[in-house]
Amino acid sequence: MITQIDCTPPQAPLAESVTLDPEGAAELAVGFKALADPNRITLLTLIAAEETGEACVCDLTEPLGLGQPTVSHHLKVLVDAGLLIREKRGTWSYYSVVPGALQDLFNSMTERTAH
Amino acid sequence: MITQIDCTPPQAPLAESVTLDPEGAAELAVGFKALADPNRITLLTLIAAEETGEACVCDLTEPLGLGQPTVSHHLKVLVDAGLLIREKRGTWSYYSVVPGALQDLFNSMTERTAH
DNA sequence: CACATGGATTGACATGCATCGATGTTTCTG
DNA sequence: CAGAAACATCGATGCATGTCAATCCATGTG
Repeated sequence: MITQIDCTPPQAPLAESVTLDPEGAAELAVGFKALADPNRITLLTLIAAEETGEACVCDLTEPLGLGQPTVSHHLKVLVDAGLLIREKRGTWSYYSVVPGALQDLFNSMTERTAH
Repeated sequence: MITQIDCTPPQAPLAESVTLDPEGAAELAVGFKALADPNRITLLTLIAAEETGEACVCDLTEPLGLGQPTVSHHLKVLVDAGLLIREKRGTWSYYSVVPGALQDLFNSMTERTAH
């Protein structure tokens, strides 16, 4: 078995191409689209406020005033965006915030608009 | 003339209320909704990349491959979100990035998720 | 004044999305 | 094994949104 980890990007991106990069823009838009909903923002703050750092769906439906399927849907959007991770233990699904995900997203955007 | 500047908030918000604040969450969502589109992200980067710091609509339609009304619409969304300002000089409308707007948005979100 | 140009607005259309009720799936318990 | 509980998924529905063509408005120019 050969374990090969390539840490160097295959090609250094040109600084010019940052301003007009459809792929990168689309990728950023996916992240911001996940944040473009008041209930999902509240979900992130609720989970982050937990002492254990995680919360199950049943803890989140009541403070949001939404049905369980809707909350489950929003959580899936946040997971797909890489902002949350889901860990299933027994009957419950525990959601927790991915440590640097938000900062990475914000930094990528700030990089593009700086200069 | 009496110039009165009140720097103290009328009421110190409770730290608890940050986790479940529908108004604040909605306000943040408006900002992120403006960023939840690849073309609007590209618009921000294009304007930020201008040496003069501003650009008119006619400069932006071609690199985006969109019609003038569509670009005008996206720019309005960004202006309404407080991320851009419009200054009309003669026949042209010049758009420029509001200096600290992005950082303020990101900081407000980071504040809420940093328990 | 007549015309051209840059841009905003309107209306129409298609797509996307938030929400809910109903149902399926998994896991625990008696 | 039967039932309950927690959660995910599906289908439907109503509303929001991205896009364009057409039009209107403002400004500069002959």
